[in-house]
Parts: sequence; C-alpha cells; structure tokens
Amino acid sequence: MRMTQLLGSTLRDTPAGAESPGYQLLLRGAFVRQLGQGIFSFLPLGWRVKERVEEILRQEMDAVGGAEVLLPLVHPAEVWRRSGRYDAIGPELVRFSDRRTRPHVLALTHEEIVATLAASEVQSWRQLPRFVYQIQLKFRDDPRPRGGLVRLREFTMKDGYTLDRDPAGLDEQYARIHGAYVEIFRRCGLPVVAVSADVGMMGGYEAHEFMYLTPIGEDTIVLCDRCGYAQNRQVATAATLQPGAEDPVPMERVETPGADTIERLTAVMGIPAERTAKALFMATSDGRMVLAVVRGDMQLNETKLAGAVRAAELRPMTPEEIDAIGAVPGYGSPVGVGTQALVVVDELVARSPNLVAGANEAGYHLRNVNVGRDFQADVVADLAAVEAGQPCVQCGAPLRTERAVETGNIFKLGTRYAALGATYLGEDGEEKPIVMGSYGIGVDRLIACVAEECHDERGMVWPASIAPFSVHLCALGDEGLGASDAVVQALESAGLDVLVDDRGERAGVQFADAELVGCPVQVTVSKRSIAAGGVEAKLRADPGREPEIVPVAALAAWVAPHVGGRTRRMRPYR
RNA sequence: CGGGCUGUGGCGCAGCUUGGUUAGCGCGCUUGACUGGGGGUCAAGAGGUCCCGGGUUCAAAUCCCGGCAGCCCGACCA
Repeated sequence: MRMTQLLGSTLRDTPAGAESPGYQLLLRGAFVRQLGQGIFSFLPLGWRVKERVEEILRQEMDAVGGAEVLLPLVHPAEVWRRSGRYDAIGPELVRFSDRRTRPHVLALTHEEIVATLAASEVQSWRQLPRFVYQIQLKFRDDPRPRGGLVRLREFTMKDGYTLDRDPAGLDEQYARIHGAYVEIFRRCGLPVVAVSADVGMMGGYEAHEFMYLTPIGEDTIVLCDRCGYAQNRQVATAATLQPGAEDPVPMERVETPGADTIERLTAVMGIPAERTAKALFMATSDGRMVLAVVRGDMQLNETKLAGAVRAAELRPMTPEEIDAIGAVPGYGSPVGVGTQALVVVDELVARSPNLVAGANEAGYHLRNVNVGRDFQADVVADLAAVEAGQPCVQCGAPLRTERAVETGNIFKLGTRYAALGATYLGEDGEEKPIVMGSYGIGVDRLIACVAEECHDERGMVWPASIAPFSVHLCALGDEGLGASDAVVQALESAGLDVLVDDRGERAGVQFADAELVGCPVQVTVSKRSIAAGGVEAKLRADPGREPEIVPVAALAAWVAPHVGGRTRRMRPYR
C-alpha cells in the first residue's frame, strides 16, 4: 500500500485532551480519530491493526471449537423484557422506537439473542455442546467514556457463548476458552493477569477477568507475589486479622465535639482508627435500609455488601432516610437504631472488643461498644475492601494492589437464560435447561492497551503480529522512488505486506513518520543504499542499531524472521 | 449525575484580567526558488460564524446570563 493512499496524516503536536501516551500516539500516528464522546473512526492504519487483532481472535476461537456468527445490533425490546434486563439495566441500554413506534434497543451484549436462537435451534442433547462467537459492535451509553479507546460507548467486541448440557460441560468449555484467551493476549503482545471477578450484571456464578496492569486502569486488582493469588478488589479477601484479646468492659458515653469523621474522632480521643467502628447508610434498589459497619480504618466494599444483603444495587441513604431510622450522620452507629434498618456487620468488627462507635447524637460517641451485647447484627459478613499490605488469604504474604484495565472477561452464566426457552430434551427424555457461558474481549480496548504497552518516545512499536504492515519502506529521492516498485515486488511476492512512503518527503520527515507508525521492519531505499548494494533495513524495536545493507533479492528472507508472528497474508492494496 | 478545567483557521497555542485598529504566533497547507539522509531555508499566498443563543454597551473573542461540546476527578459501569 502506498502512503499517498492513506486518509489522515500524522500529527507533530500532541492533540489537547489526550492524556495517556498510548492514546496520544494512536492520534499522532493517524490510527484513529474521535467523532463524539466515546465514538471513534478507525483510519486505514488503525483499521489494519484491528483487522489483525480480529484475525487472531478468529483463529483462537476456531481452535477451541468456535463457530463464527453475526448477530444483530438492533434488538426488539421484547427480547430484553423476557430476560428481565430491559427494566433491570439503566440508561446505558439505549432504547428507541422504530417508525411504527415499536420499542427497540441497541445491543449492549448478546446473551438474549443467543438464548433465543438456542431456544429455536437446539432441541436435543445430541446438539450440545456448542460454542458460537462473533465480532460485533456494541453500544453502551456509558456515563463517562474516557481514555481514548479504553472506554468507549460504541465499541467492537469479540463475544462468544457456550451452550452445554450440564455444569460439567460448561466447566470443560470454560477452561478451554480460558486457555485460548491466554494465547490471544500472548499473541497480541499484551501482558495480562487473569483474576477472579464479580459477575455483575451478567449474572452467573463464576467469572474471570483478563487484566492489563497500568496506572490508567479503572479497576483495582489484588495480587500476592508469593502464591499467585489474584482477584479483582471487588471480590478480593484478605486473611482474617486477629484483634487483641480483651475482656468487654462497660459501655460509656463520651463527649466528642466536632468529631464527625474518623480522622477527627481519632484526634479528639487520641485512639488509633483500628479501635473505631464506622457506620455507612445504604439503601437497596428494592427499598431496604442497610446500616453497614466496618472498622474505622477500612473501606466498605459495596460489591461485598450487595452480596451480603442480596441486593442488585446499592445507593447511599438520603438524609431523611437516615433520620427516619434514628441515626445521626457523622455520629452514626447501630446502637440504639430501630429495627427498620438491616444491621450488617463486618466480621472483623464482630470479633473486635471495646470499639468506639457513634452515639447517634451529634457531638457524642460511645466507648467500649461490643457486638452482641450493645447491639445485634442481622448479618455478619466480610465487608471490607482489601488494602495493600494486608496478609494474603492463601499464604499470609503481604498483598499488593495494582490499577488495571479489563481487556477480557469470561462468565459461567449457568441456566439463568433458560427462561428465554433455551432448553433441550435429555438422553433420559426429560426437558432440561441449557447451561450457558459468555466470553468477551474488547477489541478497541485491547488495541488501546497494546498502545500503552508498546511504544517508545518516538512512536508506536507494534508487535509484529498486529502491526499495520510488516515493512515500512522509506523511498528517498527520485532514485529511491524509482527503485521502490522492485522492492515492494520482492516483498509482496514473498507474502509480506509493505507500506511505501511515496510522498516525496525529505528523509527526516519519512523517518520520523515511520517511527510514529511503528511497523516492525523499516527499510530505506535511496541513491546511497543502491550504491551500497541494495536497501537499508532495521528493526523498529532496536532504533539505536545501525541499519544493515541488504540486497533486494535477499530482503524478504531478511525480513521474514522478524515478522514470523503474522499469520495471514493480507491482500495488497492496488 | 456532582466537582474542576477548556472551547479562537486542519493541529498546538497567545490575546480575555483592564471592551476600542486589518484577531496574532508556531506547525501544517498552496505556489515558486534554493536545498536534498533525521520534521531544512527564503519568498509570496490561501484559510476564521473567536462553540451557540441572548443581554450590557457607541463598541464584545474580551463583561453578564443561558445552553452545547470536549477533557479530567468522583458517582456509575462487563
């Protein structure tokens, strides 16, 4: 392909508003352009990268028995009503009417569609297991898209769905696809860690996320360097702490003026935060009031609390609601609170004697509060968010936390979508629910992560497997331009794809752009190289090394080992 | 949805505080000359509803009000 065919030119200045280095380079290298919030165009170079990634996805999905399909982007609302998600999901599900005022939605995932197909297409146990996947657009009206391609509203997802007779069958496919995911990220040159995760809105009973560790990530994962424990902070637990043994002593009311935060309380009373309990006032989506108690030095993990009270969603209580249960913000505690609120206590608090808690009266706290004696817990559960440095639940070594981007996830859904009629007739003649699994990879997000991972100060350094072209050919001067056709011919006839800089720009401009675009092999042809016996070749990943003179006839053989990871011959553009 | 920041030729920015000439600068673009291996030099050009709407004023890029858009933090989110 010739550079004069490309739409979009490289940028010398970093566009305003692009924060992360990877996103800056995707813009500067003319890979993508933003159209609206969370909505992007892929320019020719970006499209080539995307095509490469998709090819790897197809190969790996096919390798574990996947059959590619294409499911619609626009769904009648009825399908989502039947699964219950039409009402369960908030405004991120885009709803609209067609010309006959029939309600529709834009696909934000495709479980419903696969389940609907399974209902009509699968009748017998002989038709299971199955694994279908697609590479499709999704639209999620996210309240806050950000980070360029990291968090989009319109995005491309590789989503796959397994259909099985029973959980054992699901486990088998799940493990196989887990392995395929590891291979996909390896081939794309992106280091990830697989962590256990919350199932979220998908429902189901087990999930893993494939996380790329980066400070721009929006998730926090908890890692143990000794034993390999790795979980999303939403579900992570630390080893149980053992509070000092101490006999309960009588509770007393103390004056604590202005101590309406844990920080001020510890200052006023001269005690460490570990000796305090704090109350958080939450309401469930089904209208229950929840008073959660964690130790003063710890953060509430809302995912854990939601699980403990079996709530779909939680929100903070309003001041009126707090007042109605008889509590006082800043001085709140379960002591003396009426039965309108469900009291949920972190297990560490439940075992800790003589804590300081609020008195539900402005300016007063209670010393020596003991669970069971001074108030009753309706539920005792692990509610605390894991902090770095806490001991690992498996081996006791100090845990580490890292920011990460979720580039892929896999879910064991189980039978929840059987409600859409996804059942089969078993070998025993009985109707049984199909057991489903769901498997996603965000293609754009994966590219964004690779851009973060694979660059230097001059531009992208794409892994050969997904680079837009194998070779970036700089044709310098009339002699270089004149000789470039033969070089392209030599490479393309060997199955190598080439981007030719045929713009007639000066050497410096061509070199700078080649480094920005980041193809693995950079070849220069010019009067000088011809006089030296061929072309100059060097690797993008090794910019410091002197280029090597290679005869045109030997060039393809020189290039090939450096682009071995490329798997598909792309059609030449002509 | 809350908080903060920003909207000025294709890109990056100045000007706004304290209203007043033809709204500037760098890059890019066009034409010509020179140059020709790391974003070269010189010259001549093209290109602008100063985000939108309203208001104040003799006069608004500039001040006021209201929108819209983008970015960041938070809430939210597979």
